[in-house]
Amino acid sequence: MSDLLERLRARGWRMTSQRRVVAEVLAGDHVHLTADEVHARAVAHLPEIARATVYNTLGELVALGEVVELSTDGRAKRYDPNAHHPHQHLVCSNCGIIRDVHPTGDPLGALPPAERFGFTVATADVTYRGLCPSCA
Amino acid sequence: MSDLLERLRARGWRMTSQRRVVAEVLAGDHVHLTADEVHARAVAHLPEIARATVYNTLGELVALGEVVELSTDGRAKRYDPNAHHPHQHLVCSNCGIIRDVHPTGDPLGALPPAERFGFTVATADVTYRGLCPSCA
DNA sequence: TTCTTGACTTGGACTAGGTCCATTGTAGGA
DNA sequence: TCCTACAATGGACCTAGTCCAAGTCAAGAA
Repeated sequence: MSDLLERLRARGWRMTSQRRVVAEVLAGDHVHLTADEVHARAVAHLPEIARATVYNTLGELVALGEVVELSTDGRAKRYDPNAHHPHQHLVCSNCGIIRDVHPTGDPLGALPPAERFGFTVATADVTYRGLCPSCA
Repeated sequence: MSDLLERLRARGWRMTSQRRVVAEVLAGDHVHLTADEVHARAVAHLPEIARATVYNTLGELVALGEVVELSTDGRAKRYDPNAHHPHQHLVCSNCGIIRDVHPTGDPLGALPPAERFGFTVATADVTYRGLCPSCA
């Protein structure tokens, strides 16, 4: 994660303790926290950090392409730090747990020109849904 | 759409003017209205219909599998009446317009067993994103 | 046709998730 | 060390959605 801090500094990001804590909370694989969860964990390290700061910082990380925003359930958005390794998501319809997955082939290729309606198609987000082993 | 009303009646749905209006508002292809938009259109036909009734009715239609719920942008959920013809969605990243599209192949097949983590995978929702002709 | 009843609707309060903004604080260059 | 532009704060505000007690009415029974 320190390479993330490096990249951010290199892009002229002003480094504050708040931003550092948010970036550190968002570390690891299969991490898909809501903004509120990020805030709760950040508070454990920096008690006075404000909710608005967490929202601002997450928004900036998304804009910089360092974090991917997910809305798998229509409720709180989730933030996925695994932005530099293209992947899709597998979600349990019952408990909501999320795994990063890697389908074969390029989902974009499955959309023929005639089905593009003149759009310039850039990405394809795939959400697989089913029951996880604990819920099955 | 009258066949929808028939199906609902056959399932023991009590037919009220409110439910009829909501079902009628949700007719046609490439229809992806928010609950608020459905309410606004329903009010034009039945001025006293309550917001809660629209939410209830949409929830029931989704539970019955007659309508599909989408959350393409993390904001308001959208309701797609085209539930009996499997399809995916193409969304403009700029203006948010949504088209129903039909990719080739089965997206579920692209997820190998080793990438399923023991899940019983049931569906794959694909959202293609890009710029529509007007926004490009 | 009228009666009955339980399912449906209403509207207003409430909640979750998120945004806005004026004020205060501070990182980092001179 | 000082300055200043950028960042953080916290509380008000907003949007989407849920809940619930009271009232209404569709449709089967008589």
